[in-house]
Amino acid sequence: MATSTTTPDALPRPQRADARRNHERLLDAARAVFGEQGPDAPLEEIARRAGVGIGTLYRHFPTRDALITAMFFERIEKSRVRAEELSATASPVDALSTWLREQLDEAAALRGLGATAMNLMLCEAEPQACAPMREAGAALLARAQVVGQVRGDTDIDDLLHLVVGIGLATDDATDGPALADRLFALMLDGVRA
Amino acid sequence: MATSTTTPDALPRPQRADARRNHERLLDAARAVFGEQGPDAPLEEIARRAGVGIGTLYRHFPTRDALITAMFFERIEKSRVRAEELSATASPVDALSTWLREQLDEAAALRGLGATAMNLMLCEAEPQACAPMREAGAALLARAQVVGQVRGDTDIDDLLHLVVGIGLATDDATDGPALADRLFALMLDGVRA
DNA sequence: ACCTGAACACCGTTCAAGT
DNA sequence: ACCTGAACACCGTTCAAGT
Repeated sequence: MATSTTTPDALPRPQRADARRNHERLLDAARAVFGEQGPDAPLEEIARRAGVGIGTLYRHFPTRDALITAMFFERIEKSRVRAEELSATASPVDALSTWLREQLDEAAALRGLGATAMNLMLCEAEPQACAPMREAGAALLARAQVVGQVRGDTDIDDLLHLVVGIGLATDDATDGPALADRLFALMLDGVRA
Repeated sequence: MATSTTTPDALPRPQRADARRNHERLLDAARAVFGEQGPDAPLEEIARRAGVGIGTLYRHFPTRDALITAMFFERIEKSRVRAEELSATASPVDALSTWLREQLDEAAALRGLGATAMNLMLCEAEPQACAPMREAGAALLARAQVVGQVRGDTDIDDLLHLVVGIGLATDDATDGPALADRLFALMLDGVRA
């Protein structure tokens, strides 16, 4: 919508060119290392892989959560755009269920990032940063409610919590994906008007 | 049912009296410390509070998870007994939904124990130890399905996963309990025939 | 058979010195 | 303004010595 910065940022953007480059490198390294070793991976390993000193990592991201939060920001914009796409191309209830289903898959992909990432998805820790995604989802839900296909006494927070809950609970199940499918179907049955 | 040992035990029971006493003391201390400080509490603090050396803690419980698992064993027996009570005193669908609701509350209480405890509740890590609870729940579900009040294409694993998922996702929500209530109601709607 | 705690290793975090 | 890495602190884990 706006022509200004599209990425909300909790931390101030670095000023100097080398600092900005380090910022990016740290995020890339974090993605790689968290992906390989899980959310408790040594921060030193991330700094090493980014080719900077550990002190630099701390300067850019004062906590482990700050680093994970920053990684999450891109996802938000992607989700918002996707919701608008679906809104234009699919029926109200299909758009909503497809979008929710994709959020479930995203949650599974964030698996490695643990509780912090899940909380971000639920818009609790960083409400203003996460707002675009939340509002895009709320619009899809409202559309489905207006045509009477989804019950009116449910809000987008309910649905996102259920989606994240399904993602968390089926995470390390023996047959996680199939189980997640069944639970998601159950959820949709409960939500339909 | 059986008159033999009622507590399934992954570790061999200690032989000597002092060792058994230490075993109990460690469990008591673990409950206290985990309750106060969360699942990442220093194991040394638990040993200290139990009045034993850190080496003794490791001898009894070789991993943090082993300690949490042992704490969980009591809960299993409680859940089984409760299911039998409800089976005798409530209508099929009431018994099932009350039991599930209580499992949700238990999950919230296990909050402090993190992912390990949740997995135990889902009977994945220690299937044979968790079986009594699982089977008791399955019996309640079957009863409700026989009278046609709950859809037949759902099993107890689905329901326990949803319950745990709701517990996890509403854990640190601003208004966790109220949100959990709504999600639980949504789940029941999806499950009813 | 069981207990103890010192010893070692690893990682998080800070901060003085540098560019 | 930003970077570096040595230094410190904390905690997990093992194991030789003890009862």
